[in-house]
Amino acid sequence: MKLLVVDGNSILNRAFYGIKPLTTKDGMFTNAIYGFLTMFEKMKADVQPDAVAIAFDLKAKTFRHKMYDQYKANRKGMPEELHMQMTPLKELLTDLGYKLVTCEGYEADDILGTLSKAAADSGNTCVIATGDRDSLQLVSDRVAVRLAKNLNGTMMYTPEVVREEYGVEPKKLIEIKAIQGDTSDNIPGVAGIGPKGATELIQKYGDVEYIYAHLDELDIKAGMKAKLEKSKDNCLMSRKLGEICLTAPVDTDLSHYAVGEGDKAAAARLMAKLELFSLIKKFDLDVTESKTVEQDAQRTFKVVDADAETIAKILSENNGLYIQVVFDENENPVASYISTEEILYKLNSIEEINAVLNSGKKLFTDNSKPIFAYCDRMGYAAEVAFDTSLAAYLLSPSSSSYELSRLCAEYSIPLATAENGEEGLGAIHALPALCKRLADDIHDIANDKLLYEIEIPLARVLARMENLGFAVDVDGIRAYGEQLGHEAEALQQSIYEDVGYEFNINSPKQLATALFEELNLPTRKKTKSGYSTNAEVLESLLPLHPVIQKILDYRTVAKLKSTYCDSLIEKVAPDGRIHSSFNQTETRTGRISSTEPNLQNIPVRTERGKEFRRFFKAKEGCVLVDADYSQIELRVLAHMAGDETMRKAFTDRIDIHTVTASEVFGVPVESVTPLMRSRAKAVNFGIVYGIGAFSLSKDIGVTVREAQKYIDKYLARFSAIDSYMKTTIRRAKEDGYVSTLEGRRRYLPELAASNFNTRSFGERVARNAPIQGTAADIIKIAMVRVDERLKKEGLEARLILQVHDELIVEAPTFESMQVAMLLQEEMENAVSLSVPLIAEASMGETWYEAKG
DNA sequence: GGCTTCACG
DNA sequence: ACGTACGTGAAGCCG
Repeated sequence: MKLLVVDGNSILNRAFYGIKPLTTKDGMFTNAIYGFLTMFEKMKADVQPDAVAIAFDLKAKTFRHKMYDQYKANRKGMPEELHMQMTPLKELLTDLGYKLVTCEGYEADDILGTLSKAAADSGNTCVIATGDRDSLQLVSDRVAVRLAKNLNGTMMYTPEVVREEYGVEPKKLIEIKAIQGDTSDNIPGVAGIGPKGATELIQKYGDVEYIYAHLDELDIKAGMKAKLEKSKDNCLMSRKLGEICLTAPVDTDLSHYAVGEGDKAAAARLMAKLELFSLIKKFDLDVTESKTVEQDAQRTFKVVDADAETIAKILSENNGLYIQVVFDENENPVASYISTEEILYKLNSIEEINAVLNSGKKLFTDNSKPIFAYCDRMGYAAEVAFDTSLAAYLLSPSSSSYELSRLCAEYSIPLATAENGEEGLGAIHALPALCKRLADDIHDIANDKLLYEIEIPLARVLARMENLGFAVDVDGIRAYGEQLGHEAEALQQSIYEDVGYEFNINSPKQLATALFEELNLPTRKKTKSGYSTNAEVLESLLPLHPVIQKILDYRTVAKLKSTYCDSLIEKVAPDGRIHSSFNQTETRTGRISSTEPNLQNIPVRTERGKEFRRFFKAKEGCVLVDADYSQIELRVLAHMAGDETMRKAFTDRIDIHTVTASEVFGVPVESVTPLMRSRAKAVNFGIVYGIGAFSLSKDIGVTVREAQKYIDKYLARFSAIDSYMKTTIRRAKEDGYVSTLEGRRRYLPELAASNFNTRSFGERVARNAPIQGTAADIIKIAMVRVDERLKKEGLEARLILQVHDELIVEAPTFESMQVAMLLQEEMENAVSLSVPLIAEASMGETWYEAKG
């Protein structure tokens, strides 16, 4: 029989400090719970135990004064963010069927010792899982320690491994520690002797008791002898302190720790409440068990297969329909459900579904975009009144999924059961309740306009853009790809010659070996798994070897070919167009994202990359009208911060980077040189991102001191920006979130973290999110209005792509002037700021020609 | 599936 | 003393 003993506090600590903050919507920290259970699952899989015991320290503090207790807790005890996770974690472990072990007056260590000894003594084996090296003294033939080094790395210590690493038997580790000491555990040891000396002494003489008993006779150098003599009391005390107790009064009957049934449903419910949905899967719990906080077994609903007659009745009796439509991979409907209080109607035929979708009823649904897309293709006028995924996204934009059943669990919507016993229908039946709840929450945070006037109408626009797609010249791409392929091959051969052997240039690891070992070039920086070979590193090596330029070129060419030729060609539909997917609930700032393929990162910065845009074209008889905002983020910043200098620059239509340079470098606008302007431009970017002197210096190639000077000068000259940023962070810390102009929120649990880096990250996000998010709000409004205007003016032109600050419309050539005007007008007037918004439109046959 | 690299705003 | 700008998606490597 094999017993797994987990050092609960130690693993929990590793989890807490190793995983970035994770919270529920209402601010409950869950990262330690998540990390603990993930690591726990991994250890169970590795160890395959027959029984499991999880040991925790009992915090038995009995200070008389509450004040002092608090003082201690804040100063030394675990941070509140961790402490609040203890109780739910223990509850989860119990619910999952595991035995927790605590013991008054004993530490978790002592429980590990006692249980591992009990296992060994009874002829069984034991694995101790911990993050703490103290337990290594317990290693024996029958006891192994699985040490967590970091989040994913662990090391199994057997007696051989301990001997290998420490040069002594596991039992002797206490002796070494008694001499060496351990400041973190307040074990003094012998002053002046470190790990090396301590190990030598123990290897030679066995233990401290023997050393002190024979100190005079032993062949030890005088200096060391004196040190030993002087710290004798400390050392003997350390010997006692370091020894783990093997006789804690806990149940040592191993059968007591067999994994029990627990209460899986309770575990699943608690995980759902903590919004840890991936754990539900990981622990193989039944999703249906998690779907409600109070499983409402009494309440039931009928499931009715709807026929034409029933549907006619539903349509005549309801103005709004709570509906889910299930689509196949070609985005055609295969089934649909309409939910009412007592009945869940099931629509199985396409005719029935069409009848409902073409009825003009207001739809309350869980995912509107595919419905809009289908209706657009069918020529139905769909009207969506509510979309749970969009509402939930606004309520919590950092979630990973907005799937219906998850939302029901997260928002504690009670689920009834189907009368016919059919599984998995509870969530769809609960759609009306969920909609009401989300609508209330949206109203509470004043996001009504965002949801009903921006996101839901935008879903229709995006659906149309997906349907339309972007026409491409496949043969052009293919030919360009072949050309790039030849270039890559030539570069590859030349690189092999320079290095002296053939290897995979695409493997950063093999490339590092070639550069830093074979060619002996200097290393610059490290990554988690070796030396970095990124473009920045390679550029610094350019003067040192001719192969570097070739590698850089190879990388560029290989990237262009694989990402933008080969895979793009695969994405061209039979209609000769590329239909990207636009995701509306993916980014934490409110931007949309584009996938399969991503059309928002088609190259533009280099000439060779930009060539690609020649293959994105307008269809016969059409042109592309492209309009982009000029410095929308800086204009948003100027407006939000109310900085007069910056506002004036925009109002007077003076180049903002030149004005910035003039302020930062203290010269008149006319005297700003191109270098000054380009540096000022970098400073402006940095301000939006939450600037740091180090990164700015790297970006523009000046010293950190110099960069800091620019930043200081900037914040002094644009003092309203300085105070705006400070106020934003202060308020974010109070509220727990930041908001955009339209009230879009982003929650920032990172700001409450005790870890400096994590907190700093939170502060940078607090500075950036309102700006990036407001710009996203603005272009979304513009998209909805452009779409409406095109329809209203009876134009054939249609939006086909958005790239964050840029809109692309495919327009019949004769409409192009009207469309360009309309685009610019709607983009510039989407919102009214205290600075002008500028959008510039241009047009052409291809994206290359249409852009600027 | 995580990591590295690199394309975009 | 800390590590080093915000937001994405995709390809390729490797354990």
